[in-house]
Amino acid sequence: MNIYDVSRKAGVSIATVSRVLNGSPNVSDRTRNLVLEVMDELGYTPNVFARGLGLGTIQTIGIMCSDSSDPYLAHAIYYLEQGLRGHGYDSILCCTGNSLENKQKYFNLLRSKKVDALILAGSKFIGMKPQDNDYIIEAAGELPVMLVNGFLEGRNIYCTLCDDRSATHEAAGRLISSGCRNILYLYTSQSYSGLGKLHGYQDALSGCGLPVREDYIRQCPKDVLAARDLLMKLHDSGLCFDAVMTSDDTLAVGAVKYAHATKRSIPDELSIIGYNNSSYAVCTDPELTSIDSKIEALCTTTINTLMGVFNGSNVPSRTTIAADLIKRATTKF
Amino acid sequence: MNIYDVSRKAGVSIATVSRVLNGSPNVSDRTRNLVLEVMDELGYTPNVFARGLGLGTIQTIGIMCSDSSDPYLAHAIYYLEQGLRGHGYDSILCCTGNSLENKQKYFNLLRSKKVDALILAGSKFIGMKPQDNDYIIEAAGELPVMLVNGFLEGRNIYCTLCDDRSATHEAAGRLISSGCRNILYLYTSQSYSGLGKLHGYQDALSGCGLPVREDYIRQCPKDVLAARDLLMKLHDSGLCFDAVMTSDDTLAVGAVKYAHATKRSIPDELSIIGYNNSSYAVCTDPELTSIDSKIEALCTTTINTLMGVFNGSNVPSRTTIAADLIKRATTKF
DNA sequence: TTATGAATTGTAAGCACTTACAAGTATTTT
DNA sequence: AAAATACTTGTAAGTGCTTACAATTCATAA
Repeated sequence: MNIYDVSRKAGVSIATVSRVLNGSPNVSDRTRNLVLEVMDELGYTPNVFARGLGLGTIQTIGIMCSDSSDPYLAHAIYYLEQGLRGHGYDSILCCTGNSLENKQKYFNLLRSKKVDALILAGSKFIGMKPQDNDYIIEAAGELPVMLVNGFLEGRNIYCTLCDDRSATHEAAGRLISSGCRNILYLYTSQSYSGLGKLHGYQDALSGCGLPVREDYIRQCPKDVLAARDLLMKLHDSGLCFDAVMTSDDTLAVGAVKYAHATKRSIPDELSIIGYNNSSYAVCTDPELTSIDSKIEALCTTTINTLMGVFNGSNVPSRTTIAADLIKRATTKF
Repeated sequence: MNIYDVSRKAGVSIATVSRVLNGSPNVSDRTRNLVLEVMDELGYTPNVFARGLGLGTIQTIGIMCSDSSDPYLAHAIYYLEQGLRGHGYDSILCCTGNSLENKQKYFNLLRSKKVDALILAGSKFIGMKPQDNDYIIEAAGELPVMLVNGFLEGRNIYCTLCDDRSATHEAAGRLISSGCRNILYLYTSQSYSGLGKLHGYQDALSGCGLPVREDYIRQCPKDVLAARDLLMKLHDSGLCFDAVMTSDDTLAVGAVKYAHATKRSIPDELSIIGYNNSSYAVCTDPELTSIDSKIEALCTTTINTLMGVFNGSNVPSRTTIAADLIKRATTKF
């Protein structure tokens, strides 16, 4: 079943069939309808490969992420996939882990599949060492590269970012206003967005004349129990803190567990603020105050920008979206 | 840059280049190496579309799931994607929601992309009404269909299942042995695996001579707060229960919150068992006893079976994997 | 050395589509 | 009614690869 079958049955040439397939205006309504009918009757579907060969590309976008099972990225993938499909694009997903080698390998793979653009989801995608990002710059030489919650400057690179820095700035400010003086900051990784969050926290402290102490800023694996244990250790070591801010809800859940274990009351003795406003936020008692990083908005904006790029609109290479502070019960405000 | 460039530079015919591309044995080592070198020098990557046109297919598998942001499915997708890639296959992901219309539409889309097989992830994929599954039977007429944690009989349909029934049977039995007599069962949906879980629970009760009471079996949206609220309502209505089993950890977290809200102690006054042993399980205090449904094993088995189908091995159309009861702190045993 | 078969390589015909260009038809203008 | 123009349609040449079959080369046995 191919284009010839349709053309034969409709009594037209394959060129005409191809034209209606591609929505060309150079077909009379009569023939168009005729061909459409025949296609329907025959249940004809054009062969993607032949189409791709002829057109040099097919409507698909490559999505790369470090780990699709991470809740944050899982949501991103969901919104991206749905959004792209809404615009008539398919997506190919590649999970790279954090290995640079994989990233390059999968980039080549996607390139060989002639994807029309690359979407890199998650701040983990941008390495801290500039040379780790060379492959992205290189990729951008061939096709548009969209970063979801990551930042990198370069031609043909478009970033959609959450204003993490303002968000943690505001959140920390609220903690301070509500009486907290020793705010611990826990983060999972040194990504671009991770740094932004940290800076916001630091901004707030120095803005209020509080000292920014290195031992109040701690890295921790993205794991509930690891966070709890780290806090227990800090507690035992005599460090005083009356609030914990985290770069991820996972760590904040660990903080709640720490408070339970040490019988510190939340929020009276310990305030806690998470990040991402994920489904973890309502799992704890009391429920987590958390910063909503607007993943859905990030994804839809990314896709809109991409569509803009495709049809030659003048789109900004960088869009920032404001985060929301979702107040629940682990803070006094 | 195409196969002609390579053939010209290597001084061989395009057929020879194609042969080394496809690992044909009918090439002398000398020429093979020569061609390989030239390819490398030129940075040549074969055109997927031309390849697909010639071969009629390309190494890709269609994955369908209802919602890739669901943690359980997100993990499934991760393991499937990684596993397939390990066997040299790409995947195309389609999230269908629960609309039958979407399922059919996306099936057609995947078919038009000439995928080599279809993997349907999640028990939600199998409708309770037989006619809702017709499209799967139809799909299986054209290509192998793999069900991950779903069951449907039919030619060319292969199921990998978790033995949910035995798992809940054992778990409920443990609860009974530990003194529970009024075990509530909360489930999210009436899927095949959902029914299996429920039956295991019922098996255990009747096996121990306990009555199976309809009002102890409740459906609840997959949502922490909805579960908590349902339990509060049941509590207020005077229903007595000393244990809660759920078809998903989400609901079990809600049960923990219910216990906190009503100051019932866990596990002394209330035992709780979740399902899936997800990351939620360690979020609560105390941590959830949960049934591990072995999603990774399910996925790798699915892929191994599929590879078996591809190379004509005699593979079972149904594989069952035993679940694990992970004991934590919400049960007395 | 020559015949024989095996191993290697090349030629050319697909695969199913797109599209530039040519050709044909309908419509408008003069 | 003829000429000019616009609209439709068809022809045929790509697009880059695979592979059956033919041709060539090579190694082995007679």
